[in-house]
Amino acid sequence: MNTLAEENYLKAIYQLSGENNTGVSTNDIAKQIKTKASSVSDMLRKLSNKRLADYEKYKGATLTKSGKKVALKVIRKHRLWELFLVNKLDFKWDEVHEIAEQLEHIVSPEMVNRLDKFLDYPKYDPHGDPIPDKNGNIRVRKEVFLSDLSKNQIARVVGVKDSSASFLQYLESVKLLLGTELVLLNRYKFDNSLSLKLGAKKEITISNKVAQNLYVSTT
Amino acid sequence: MNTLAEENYLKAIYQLSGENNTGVSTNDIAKQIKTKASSVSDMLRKLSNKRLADYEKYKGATLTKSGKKVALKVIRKHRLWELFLVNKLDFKWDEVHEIAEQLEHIVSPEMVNRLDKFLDYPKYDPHGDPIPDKNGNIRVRKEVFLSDLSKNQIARVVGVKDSSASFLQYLESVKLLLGTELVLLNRYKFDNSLSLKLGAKKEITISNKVAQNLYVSTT
DNA sequence: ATATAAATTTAGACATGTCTAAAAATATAT
DNA sequence: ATATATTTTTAGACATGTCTAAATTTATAT
Ligand SMILES: [Mn+2]
Ligand SMILES: [Mn+2]
Ligand SMILES: [Mn+2]
Ligand SMILES: [Mn+2]
Repeated sequence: MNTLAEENYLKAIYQLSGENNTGVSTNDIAKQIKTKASSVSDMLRKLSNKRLADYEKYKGATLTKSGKKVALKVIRKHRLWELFLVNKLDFKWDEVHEIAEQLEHIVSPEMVNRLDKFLDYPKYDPHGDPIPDKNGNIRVRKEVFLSDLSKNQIARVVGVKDSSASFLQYLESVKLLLGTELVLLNRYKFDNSLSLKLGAKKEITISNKVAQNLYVSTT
Repeated sequence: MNTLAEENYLKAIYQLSGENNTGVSTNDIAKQIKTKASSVSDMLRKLSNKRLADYEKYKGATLTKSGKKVALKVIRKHRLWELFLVNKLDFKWDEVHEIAEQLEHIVSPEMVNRLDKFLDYPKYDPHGDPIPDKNGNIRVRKEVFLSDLSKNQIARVVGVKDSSASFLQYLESVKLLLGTELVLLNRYKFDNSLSLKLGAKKEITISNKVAQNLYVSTT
């Protein structure tokens, strides 16, 4: 079995390297986990010894097959629990991450699958992130950002890149939520801010930073 | 905040000393937690320093007010989660303890209260144990055991003392479940085994050890 | 190519919690 | 009252994971 710390490192590596499994640096992991680079070096040696990561000194790390499997299990649990908290316990989407950070380490494969069933085999978590299935298969989202749209293009918000509480609360307040249909009305050269039409009539202007953190699907 | 280990020790002390808060010995705690007496000594010193337990060397320990509060919070979570697992995820009552042993350490007072609401403010867990309310109030059960009944007395099963999987599975197989109405037909002098009538017609014989581990209410 | 900067690793310390073996205190028996 | 057994504590080791400071390697700039 893996310790809580190991699971957190594996998850961080997966989140930094994605499905293509590109190498990630010690420093990037340290930032992601909010720890020191020296701690990361120590842990990478351990993960390498346990064949959960491939690691050579000074050359970054990638997950092995079994490391990726562990990471995806943790992510599956995290996202299922977040959805449980939102759908069943009526939490808001900006309130669940820290709790899920704890729940993701509960060990009981049977419970996870029953939770999955209880939630009706959901495909996405409250932030639009795909939930890996019990075999660790995950739908990769083509990463189209709102900032990538061209003028007059129509799109629908399908996910957030930054899922910090402050960003989620901002989205809440301007009603730029998952599922929202929008049209890119204009892009202002000066600061790359964007004006949008939301739904039938609402018009808002958002910063480029906001647009860079929203995944959209262009149907 | 308290560590997972601290919470487990506080819970153990509470479970050994009960509501009257009698002193508990190092050895008893060690047995309860399945650890060594030397580890218990270490931890009792720590709990004492944190004012969670009163402890003098060689004289056993009791919980302080704040230690008891922590213990009851952990127990509340344990029992709510067990009920969730049984009522919502369709686990059987003999399958949930180990999972709840992990879930009881998740920190989020808001989540606990929402879980409580989601389960409709239940009073008892799947084993008949009372669930402390959000203020830490717990209904103490008068401890009447099936083995205490006299001949022809009528009673209803309301709880189990031993809630090991093997005992629960035995009860399942003889249909001696929570809520079962019964009459004590006979007590055999030889080994103190008991014959019972369950419900309208079923008759079974149980050992005294079984009877000593079943709480009943005599209405 | 060499100097400087940035990233990474190592060394050593610390915190938490566990264990075994030995010492000390308490309980029990004659 | 004294010997013996039991319980409890202490001492020292180990495992995990974190940190700071120093050393080393790699990247960047001139
Ligand atoms: Mn999250
Ligand atoms: Mn985590
Ligand atoms: Mn239990
Ligand atoms: Mn526990």
